[in-house]
Amino acid sequence: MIQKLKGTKDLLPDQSYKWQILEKKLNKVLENYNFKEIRVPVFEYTELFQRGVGETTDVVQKEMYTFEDKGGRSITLRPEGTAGVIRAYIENGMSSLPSPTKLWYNMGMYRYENVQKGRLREFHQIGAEIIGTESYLADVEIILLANSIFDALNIPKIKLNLNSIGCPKCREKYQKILKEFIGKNLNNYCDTCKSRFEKNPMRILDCKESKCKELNANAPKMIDYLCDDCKEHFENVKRMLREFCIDFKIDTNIVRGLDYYTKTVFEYIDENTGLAILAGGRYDGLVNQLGGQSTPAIGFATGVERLVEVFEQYNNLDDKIPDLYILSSGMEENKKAIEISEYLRKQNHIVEKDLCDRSFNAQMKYANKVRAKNLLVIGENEIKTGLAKIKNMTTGDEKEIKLDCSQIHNYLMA
RNA sequence: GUGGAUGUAGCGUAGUUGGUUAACGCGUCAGUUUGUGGCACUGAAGACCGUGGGUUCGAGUCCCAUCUUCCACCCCA
Repeated sequence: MIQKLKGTKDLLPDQSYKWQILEKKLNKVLENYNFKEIRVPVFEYTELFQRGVGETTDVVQKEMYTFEDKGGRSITLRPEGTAGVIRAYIENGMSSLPSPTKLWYNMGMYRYENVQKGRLREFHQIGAEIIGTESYLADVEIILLANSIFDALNIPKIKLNLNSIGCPKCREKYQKILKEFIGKNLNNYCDTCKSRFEKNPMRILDCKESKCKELNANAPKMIDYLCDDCKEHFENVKRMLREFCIDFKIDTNIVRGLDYYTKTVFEYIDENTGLAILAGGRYDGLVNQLGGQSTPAIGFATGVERLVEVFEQYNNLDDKIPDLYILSSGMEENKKAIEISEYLRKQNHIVEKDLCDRSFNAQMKYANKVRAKNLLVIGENEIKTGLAKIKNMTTGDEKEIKLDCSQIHNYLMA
């Protein structure tokens, strides 16, 4: 027996139908906001993620599925969606499309990390990106879109946390001030924090060590050091969200683990699990970073596995069941069964029939197990007379009906 | 990468201080029932006891390693 790899999952029929319901609803919302789907390769040059996601991030440093292909290229399975989407945007000259360009995707992601609650090595993200506008209106739109998704899924208890991490300019200033603050007590911080001091001091604010937390309590906050431009942008976002009664909380601890983020960042947290279900932010520098013309953008991604779990908590999700099972035995009878089932399927009915040449009784039992709503029996007599009985499997009521495709269709519609 | 728990048919479990052909329930298939399902009854298939070593006359049971699953740290969706 060859088992599946760690952190992967088989999605079986008793679960996959839930995904289909969710995906349908999301597709509809995305369509209403006029986002268009994009699909990009599972693997890319490793360099794309190193440059896009950021050399110092955990995702790049220790979580990527990276290997050399037979042509000696270093390739990596995408750990997130945005880098590939932006690569495609640049490579295909999509900047000449009407701007802003609004894209969505639903793709598998791959991260080599240890498995635990809400975390897999292969997982799926549905994401949305607005490329080509720096206006706060895009930030508002992307948050409204996220909210609409939770509305469409009937998920009430979800918290929006918001922050601004500024642009490279104000961040540089802030980091100087932050380093001064931390530097005073650097010896008292934990070892990982010490190692982060030079490379990425903002991450020190994220540390969970209690002594570091204490030291950080009075640390200067990024949000207080935004430049005028970033500040105004953030104020506008907040003001417009309030206008539309969108609940949010400012969480100055949101830093985000991917380097490309700028200005607005946000996370939607599920209250029950404490997990981030949907998260994103602005990334005004990424297009340029990846070799395109400087183009501002913003987006989010939601983890489908996590989202489905919350979705089914608030909704009764039932799989589809057959409208009709056609029971038959004998060559002529089977032929009739095929004829009728093919017709009805083209009329959009879910129809099952015998595929095993099973006994009458076995077919009955099967029809019952697959929870067919109706049962049509075709035997010798029915072929002779052209009349058959159709039975409602829930009530047990039987009705005589002509062995005629359109008559049966009408019966099922009624 | 670190730490803890786990692993017996598809699923859920039993398996006594190591002792012959590993048991049960659900599910699957067939039959009782070529003309009406759910219920009931009968029967069948299905497990080299996660994998590989070791101890022993003998291992599902003890030891080691490894993998899986679950959880925590880190980080993230």
